[in-house]
Order: sequence, then structure tokens, then C-alpha cells
Amino acid sequence: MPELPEVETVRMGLQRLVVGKTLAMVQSDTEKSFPNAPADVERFLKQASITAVRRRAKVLLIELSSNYTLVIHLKMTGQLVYKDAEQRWGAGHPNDSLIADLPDRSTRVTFTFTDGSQLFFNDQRKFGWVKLIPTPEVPNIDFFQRVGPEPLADDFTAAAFRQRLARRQNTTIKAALLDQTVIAGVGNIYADESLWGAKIHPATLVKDVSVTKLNTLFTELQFVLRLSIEKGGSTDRNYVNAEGKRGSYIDFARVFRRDGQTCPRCGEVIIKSRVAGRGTHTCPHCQKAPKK
DNA sequence: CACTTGACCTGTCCGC
DNA sequence: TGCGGACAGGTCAAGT
Repeated sequence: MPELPEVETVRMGLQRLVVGKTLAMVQSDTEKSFPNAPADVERFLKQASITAVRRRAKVLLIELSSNYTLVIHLKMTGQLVYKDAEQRWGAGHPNDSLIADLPDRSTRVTFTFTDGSQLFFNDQRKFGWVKLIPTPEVPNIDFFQRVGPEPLADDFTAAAFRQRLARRQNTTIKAALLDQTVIAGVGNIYADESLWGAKIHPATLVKDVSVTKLNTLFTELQFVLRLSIEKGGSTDRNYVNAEGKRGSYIDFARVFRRDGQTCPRCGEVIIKSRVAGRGTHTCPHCQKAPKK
């Protein structure tokens, strides 16, 4: 799923819904989903309260008063959904939820709070995980040591963006955008959308993209990420926010999942191909393929 | 070393 | 309708 805008949307929801709540019970159905859970995870987490919910790249960080942090990666199909003690969604019953009831067969971990409300970690494909890490050690996690800067950080500039990309001169611009050590949080949707915005073909080698185009790409990337956060993210298949609601960015997408439809800029038919091992959507008129 | 490909899982969709 | 294969928002290990 979940790229930066989706994880940020979940973060904002959890911030509002669970901060200040105290854990009473934790159940995990597979070792894979919560690999380092203590044998007595329930007792370990009991009476810890949630002090903050943060995000770095596509990773969620739920900080606890016990000086531990629940580090969560949703990967492709993970969801974190909250229901109150009466089993109502966070903001009443949304009519646009993908979820009928919880727990369901994709539920991997269930957190129950002292007020009877619950937080469900669902993950159909079991790629996602929850880990319990001492808060001071979180920055030392290998991934956080290697991950690139946040693309929406106040101090992240076009020059810094170009500098990060320059680390991958001989790879395609799409592969570079998807590389989390270059820039944090970009996935397949926003890579395709921003490259269309900057009129760059995804298979172009980084070294062959002009400074002008890279500057435009920087602007377009920030634009699509911000627009998507505003729209609550993209629901392509499974994604829902902390209240079980879909996001609506996909309605505003210009190329992603729009193969066979017309380019909103020039009217040419959008095509789907494969770049960097991923399904890739482009306008053949606006984004000229590089000659090999 | 830099870069690309397969594996991890389950579910869905498409063509025969 | 049934069945096989390809594919799905991410990341890492293993390959070239």
C-alpha cells in the first residue's frame, strides 16, 4: 500500500484517536506479524499508554510511556484500524469503508485499550510487521540509518533532491525515486504521477535528466504528495485510514491505473509498461522514451 | 561496488 | 465455471 501520504494519513488519524489511551491486552495471530513480541507480550505492554504517533518514511512509530516504541510497517496490504468500545469506527460509521467488521481473517495483531476500544493491525499478504523496540534504539535501526530525507521536510530543497538522485546516476529515474535510501516515502503511485507531471519518461537514466527537469520533478513530487495527503491517500485496493475509510487521491490521478484512458494534458492514450520491475503508467506523447 | 531480479504471501482478475 | 498464470501500493537477499 501505503506510501508516504497513506502512512501519514493513518498517523494523523491515530494521533487523534489513540494518544493517551492505555493498553490492556495484545493478541497476535502469527509470529511473522509481530516477530519480536516478548513471550508475555500482553504483560509487557499492559498499562503502557500511548504518548505520540510519528512517521518516518513509510514506517509508523507508536511511542509508549514505558519507553518502548511499536515500530510498524504496513508494506503492501497492511491496515491499522481503530474501533471504539461499542465497535464503532473512529468517526461514526463511514459509508465508504472496505471493512465490514473486525477482527476479520486478515487481522494479525489486536491491541485492546483499558476503555474497551481496539486497534487492529490487518494484513492480507503478511508482508507487514509490528516490532517492539526501546525508544532510544529506534534511530539505530538499520533502515533508519540508511533511509533518505523526507521529501516534504521544510529544509529539503530542489538542490538537495538533485544531490540525492546523483547517487544513482546509471539507474533509471523511476528506480532512483523508489529507492528509499535516496528519498524516503515514494512508491509506485507517486513515482508515476510525479514523472508524468515533469514530462520525464520513467526509464530515462538519471544522468540523462536535465537540471531543469529535475527541478520540475522536485516540484511535482511535492505537489502530488501534498495533494494526496489532502485527499486522504490513494485506495487502489486495500488501503484504508485509521477509521476504516478509503482515500480519494486515485480519483485525481493523471496516469496511475489509467492505462487505456486519455492523458489529461494532451489527449493521447495512456499506456502501461514495466520499468524498474514495476507496472508503470505513462503518456507516450508527453513522456518520450529514451533511445537505448 | 552498482544495479537488477526473485522471494516473501494472499487474493483477484484475465484468458483459454 | 474451472484452472493456470500474471499481477498487486514494499523491501531485502541473492544474483549478475
